[in-house]
Amino acid sequence: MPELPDVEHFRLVIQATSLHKRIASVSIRRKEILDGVSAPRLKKTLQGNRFEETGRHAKFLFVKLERGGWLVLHFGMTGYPKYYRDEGDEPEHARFVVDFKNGHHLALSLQRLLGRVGLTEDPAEFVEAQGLGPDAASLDLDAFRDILGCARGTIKGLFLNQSRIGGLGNVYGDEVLFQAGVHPKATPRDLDDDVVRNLHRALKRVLKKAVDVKADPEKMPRTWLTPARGAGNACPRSCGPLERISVSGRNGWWCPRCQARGKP
DNA sequence: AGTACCACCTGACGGC
DNA sequence: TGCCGTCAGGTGGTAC
Repeated sequence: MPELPDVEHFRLVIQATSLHKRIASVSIRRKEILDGVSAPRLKKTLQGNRFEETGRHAKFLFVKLERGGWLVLHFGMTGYPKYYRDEGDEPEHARFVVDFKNGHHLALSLQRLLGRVGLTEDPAEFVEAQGLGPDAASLDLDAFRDILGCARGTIKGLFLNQSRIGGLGNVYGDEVLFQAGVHPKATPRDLDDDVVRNLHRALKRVLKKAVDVKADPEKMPRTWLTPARGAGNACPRSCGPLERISVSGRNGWWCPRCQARGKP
């Protein structure tokens, strides 16, 4: 699930539970998830250390270490962190577990092993090296307009491209397009400025609200597309059935009646 | 530069 | 019940 709102929620969870506690030990269950760091080096770096603060850019979560540097977490398609006290509460598919001296634990659950754990000296440096675009949640209208103005291809493809805008994925990309009434295959540079403004407003509104409800589809407004995704479901505006559409290699959901703006 | 397609993994689900 | 194909909200590489 993890797109920007999910990762922001995870950040707040870690912020609220895992800071300023001495790390006793670290368990790395599957080394495939390590990105650019060996298991011994990661363990050595974390043991005896403490988490001091959190940060996020797009779908990457950063946790600052007391002795310098940052832990980098990426959640892939199925990942989430869990903080717990009793060993029995360890999540299924825990691939990376931090044991604090107070006896509590922070685990990274990754069912499909598509997430990543690494280290960086500096998040800004990491973002640069990774080639990530600006964070979608802090993109102002002018920057958004510039990005759309020089983009080729489809608007949905642009939303999915992390090097242009960071943080949107398949679900929230669809949601923003739905709320702005824009066709997934619209050509960004051809959109009228009032449509671009609508898209930008929808982007900000969707991300803020999704973070507010902890990215839980059941708590999202009934007028949203996200809780209605799926075969046989109707458009939340009651205008007909939702349809599938493949853009940039991803299967999305949309309403052909509501999303006519920029239709190619 | 974009896009299509495959790959990486595991698990859930529907059809037969 | 069991097997099998398909699909899943992530990214990355390759070929075009």
